[in-house]
Amino acid sequence: MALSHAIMTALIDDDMSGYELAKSFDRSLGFFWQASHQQIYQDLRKLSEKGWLSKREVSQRGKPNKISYGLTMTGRQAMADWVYQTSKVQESKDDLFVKLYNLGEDNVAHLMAEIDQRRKNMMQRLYLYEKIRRAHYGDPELLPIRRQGVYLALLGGIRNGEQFMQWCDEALELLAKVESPAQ
Amino acid sequence: MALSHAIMTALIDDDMSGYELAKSFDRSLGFFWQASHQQIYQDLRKLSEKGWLSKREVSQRGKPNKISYGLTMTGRQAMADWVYQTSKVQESKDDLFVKLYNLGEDNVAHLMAEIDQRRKNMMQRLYLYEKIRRAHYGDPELLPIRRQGVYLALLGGIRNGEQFMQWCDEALELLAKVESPAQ
DNA sequence: AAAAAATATGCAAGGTTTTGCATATAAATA
DNA sequence: TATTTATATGCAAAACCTTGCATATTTTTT
Repeated sequence: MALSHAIMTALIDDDMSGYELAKSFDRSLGFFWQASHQQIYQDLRKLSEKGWLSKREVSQRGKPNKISYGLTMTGRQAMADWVYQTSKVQESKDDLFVKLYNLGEDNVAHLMAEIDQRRKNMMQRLYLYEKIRRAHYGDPELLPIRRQGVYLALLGGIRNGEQFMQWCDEALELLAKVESPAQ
Repeated sequence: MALSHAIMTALIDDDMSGYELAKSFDRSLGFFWQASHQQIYQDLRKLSEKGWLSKREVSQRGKPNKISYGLTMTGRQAMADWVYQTSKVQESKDDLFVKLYNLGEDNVAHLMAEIDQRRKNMMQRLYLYEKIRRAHYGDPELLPIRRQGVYLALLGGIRNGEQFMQWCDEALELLAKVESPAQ
């Protein structure tokens, strides 16, 4: 159910087509909820059948026509209700940690490389987060309330990213000793 | 596919039944990969059909018989191969952050309560992590290599938890100002 | 003594997600 | 000019996960 809510959240301010949603999920909200275009298109159909979204075909020049979706009153109400439902505690799922349970002399180099790659990816992500923060969330207390919520999500991403990079460093340090032990 | 690998990882040292696996997933490995008993039983069947696990019925006194599963040579090889496969980057999915995008005057109190609850849950989790750490991972460099991997996963959980609690505090602080603005 | 919890496994149905394919136009690049 | 990239949507099958039910025994609690 939660992808539906992420989609509807993305439509709070602006109507969007499935294609536009899929792209916007690569930025902003997609930092906290990811989905492929197939998932999005399927969900959009279900949500408009349910009456939570309205659709409207938009003619375009030089591009294929698109179908733009927007929240209905029912949809907005459903979102308002959803926020009050206590969501079950988050399960984290990460291959990397399961792989670490399989650490051995043979694969330590590979795991170090994988951690290093994750670190690089996270650094890029953090760079993007900080750019967004500087551009739009300089003084969070002055923002309208909903934007403050978005800011807190962004801050969560930033804090989490910083922590992950620190962990990568600690892990690489320990694994380096494992790989070539100093006598 | 990754649940299979988590299950097989749990079976590296000891054979286990589905029931025992489900319980051990509530501790240790389950911190990084969660699964219900139905999922586990279904996966165990598939994995033994594939030849990655062997099964053996164990008679017990005072309890129903159990079916104990263990890694086959093929299974161990499949795991060794899997560690070398670069896993795709982790997608985070968290309702709470999506909900924050819907922050408003009406639901700020509820969201604060939800964050507070998450903070409490995480504190308990951290307490457990630290207990395990003190009991089994006092001096990580002296551990056998595979245990060092497990330690790093645990450390990841600890660092992540500490960071999350800090974020909760920051979030609650900002939201408190939103709820009752000081003039 | 009765009820609940722990041990132990599983089916069936439904829902969600992934993977692979398919289509079509226009702009940009090689 | 031919290929690739971007725009735009979707079907179908398979894989995976969740929910609800079902069973059976023993130990613990009320």
